[in-house]
Amino acid sequence: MSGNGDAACAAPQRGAAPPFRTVLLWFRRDLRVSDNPALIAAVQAATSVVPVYVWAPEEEGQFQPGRCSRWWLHHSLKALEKDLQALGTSMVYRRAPESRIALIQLVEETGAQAVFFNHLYDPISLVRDNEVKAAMLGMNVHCQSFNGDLLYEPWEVLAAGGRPVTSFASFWSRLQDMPYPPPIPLPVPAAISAVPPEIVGLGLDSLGLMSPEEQQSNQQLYHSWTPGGKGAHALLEKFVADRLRNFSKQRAKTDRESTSTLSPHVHFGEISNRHIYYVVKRQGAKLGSMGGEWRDSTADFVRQMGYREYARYLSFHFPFTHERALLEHLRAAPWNFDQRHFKAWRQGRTGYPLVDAGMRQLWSSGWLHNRIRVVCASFLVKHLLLPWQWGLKHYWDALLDADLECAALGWQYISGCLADAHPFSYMLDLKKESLRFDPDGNYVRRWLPVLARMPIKYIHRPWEAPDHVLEDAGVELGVNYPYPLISAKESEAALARAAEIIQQSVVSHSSELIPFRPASDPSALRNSNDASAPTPSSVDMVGGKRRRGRNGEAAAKTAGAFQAAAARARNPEYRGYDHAERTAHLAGEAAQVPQVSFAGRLAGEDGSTDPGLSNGAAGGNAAAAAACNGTSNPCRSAAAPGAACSEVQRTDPTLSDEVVVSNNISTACIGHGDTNATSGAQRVRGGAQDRSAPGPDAEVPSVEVVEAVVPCMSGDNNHAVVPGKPDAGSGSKPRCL
DNA sequence: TGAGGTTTATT
DNA sequence: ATAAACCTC
Repeated sequence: MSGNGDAACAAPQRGAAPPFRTVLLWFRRDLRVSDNPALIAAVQAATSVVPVYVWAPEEEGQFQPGRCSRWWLHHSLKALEKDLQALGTSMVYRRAPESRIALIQLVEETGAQAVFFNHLYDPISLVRDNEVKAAMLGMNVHCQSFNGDLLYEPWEVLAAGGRPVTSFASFWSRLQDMPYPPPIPLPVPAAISAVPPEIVGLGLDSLGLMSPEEQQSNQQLYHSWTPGGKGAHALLEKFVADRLRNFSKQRAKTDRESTSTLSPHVHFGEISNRHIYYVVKRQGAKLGSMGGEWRDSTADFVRQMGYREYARYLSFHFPFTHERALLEHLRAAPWNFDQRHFKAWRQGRTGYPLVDAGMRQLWSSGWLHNRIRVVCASFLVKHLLLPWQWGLKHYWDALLDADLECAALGWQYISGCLADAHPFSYMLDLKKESLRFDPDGNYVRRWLPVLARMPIKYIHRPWEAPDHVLEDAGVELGVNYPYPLISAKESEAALARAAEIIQQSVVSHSSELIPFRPASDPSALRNSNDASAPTPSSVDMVGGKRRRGRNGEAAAKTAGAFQAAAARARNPEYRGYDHAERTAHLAGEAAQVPQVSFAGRLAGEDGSTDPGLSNGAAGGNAAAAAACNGTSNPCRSAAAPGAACSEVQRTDPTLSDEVVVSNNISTACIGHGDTNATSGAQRVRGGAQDRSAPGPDAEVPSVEVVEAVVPCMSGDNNHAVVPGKPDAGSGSKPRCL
C-alpha cells in the first residue's frame, strides 16, 4: 500500500464523525472524479465538500494558456461539472488575480477547516501552491495535498546521495525497479454532499475561457475532440483495442491514427495516467505471449508515458528548465535573433514543405504529431539558430495539449541541452525525415494545398523542380510558395560555426564557470534540502495541528520536498548545483549581457501577401496594425505603458512590413510577460491566437532569453549581431536561392 | 553462422 | 555522438 493508499489516513474511523465539517476541494489539472486522491480524501474527511475551480491566469505570467488550451479547459470543466452533478454536488467557480486570494475568501465564506488538492510540478505551481499553504497555515487551516498525477513522486526516485538523476535512462530503470507499484487507481466516490446554497460562484461561461471572437476558430475543434473524462476513457478504449498492438511499428506515421491522442486529456487530468498505465500494462501482460508486437508496443507506450513522468521530475528538481538550459553550455549559443525568420517559421513560410505543413497544422488545428513537432522544433533551433525559448512559447500558445513540463523537456532535448540528447551540433536530416514521415507527400498536400499538385519527386524540395514541373503544378516560387529561407548548406555551416563558439566557451569557462555536464557534478543540489525526503507518500500536511498520525513524518518530509522545490523555483540563480561560488563571475558576465527579448510586430501581411496561407486573415489584421500604429501598443509595462516600442519602430521595405525591434525591450516588456496586441484582459479571453483577428504573425511571444551571452538586436538593420559570425546579417533579407 | 556495415533512436 | 537493432555476405 503506497501512494493513494495513504489518503486513507485522512479517513475517519468507521462510525466516527469526519474530522472536518467543511473541506475545500481545489481542482486544477485533475479534472476528474475517478482516481482522484484529493477528492476521495475530502469525501472521507469532511461532512461537507466544496469543489472549487479558480481561474487566475495572470499568475501564470507569460504562460497563460492559449486559445485551444482554453477551449479545452472550458469543455473539460463543463464535463466535470456534469460528473459532479451526477454525484450530487456542483462546482464553485471563482475568478481572481491569484488563486490564493480566492481560496482565502472561500475559506472565510464557507468556514472550511481544510483545503485538499492534488500536486502540480511546474515551476509556477510549485511557488503558488507553497504560498497557498503558507496562507492556510496562517489562517490555521489544514492543507493537504496528494499525488494525483504521477506513478511516483519526484523525490521517490533518486540517485545515490539523494540527488536527482539527470538522464532518462537511469530515471526509467529506477522507476521500473521500484520496490512497490504505482498507486492503484481509486474509485469514483459514491456520492458527494451538495454545496451549501449560500456559497455562490460564477457560471462557467462568465469565466471567459472562450471569447466570442474565438468561436469561429474553435468550431473545427468540436469535430476532432471530446474533452472530458468520458471522451478520454472512450479514446483510451478505442486506442487499446485498435491501435496499441501496432503502436511500436506505427507511431512514426504522421497521420493522426497512429498515436493515442490522449495528451490533452492527460494534461488536464481528465483521465489518470495511472489508470492508463495499468490498462496498458494489463493488456501487455495478457497478450504479450501472443506476439512480440504486443510486448514491444505496450513497453513502448508506457515509455512514452515515462517521458511525461520524467518531464515533471525534471521540472520539480530543476524548476527553471522552461526558460534556461539544463546544461549551461548553451549560454554561449550565438542565436540569430531574426524576427523575419521567426515569423516565417510561425506562419509556415520557411520554404521547407514538411516544416511549413507542420507549422500550419499546428496553427490551424492546435495539434501536431510528435514527430512533426520534433521536425519543426529542430528546424527552428538548428536551421534558423533561433532560441528554443521562442519556439517553446509559440508551441505553448498554439498547442491544444500545451504542457509546460513536457515542452521544457522536449525543447531542451531538441536543442541539445540535456545530458542524454543529441549534441547541439547535430542537425536533423530534413530530406530523410520527409521521406520517412511523409513518403507520398500526402501530409504536405493536406496542409499546404498550394503544393497539392506537385509530383512526389519534388514535393519536399520544390526549389529543385524544373520550371515546367512547377508550372504544371501551379506553383510560383517566391509568389505562392516561398523559396527556402536558408539553404541546407548555409544552415549547416552556420550551425557548425555556432557549435564551435559554444565549444570554445565551454573550454574556456568550464573550469571555473560551466560544468558541461552538471549531471555528474558531485556538488549538484548541495543547496537543496530535499535530499532527505525519499519516503514514499502522497500525503502532504502543512499547518495541520490536527492529524499527525502515523503518516505525519512522511507527510512532513513531502512538505519539505515541496518547500525546497518552491524555493528552487523562486531562486533565479538556481542551476541545479551549488551556485554561490560562481555568482560573482556570473554577475560580471551579466553586466555585459543585455537581456534579449523581442517584441516584433508585423502588420498587414498574412493572407494578403501569402495566398498560400489559408489560415491567414487576409487584410483583416486590424488589431495587429493598430498595435503598430500606436493605437494600442504591443509593448506594455505596468510602469510605462507603451514606452518601449515607439522609439525603435522600423519599416523594412523588403517585406512591406513594419518591424518593431528593440535592444532593451526586455526591461519594458518582460516583467509584464505579455506583449500581445490586445490588452491583458482581452488576451486572457484569448486575443492570443484568435484567427478571426490576428494570425500567427500577430502572436508575439515574449520570451526572456536569459542565457544568451552577447547577441542583441540591432536597431539599425534589424538583424542579430553575432560576434564571431562573419556574415551576421545574412539572415536579414528574404532569401531567394 | 558471425563479422562487419547500415539504419534507427535517443526527450 | 553513440549504442542498439538490423542488414548482408
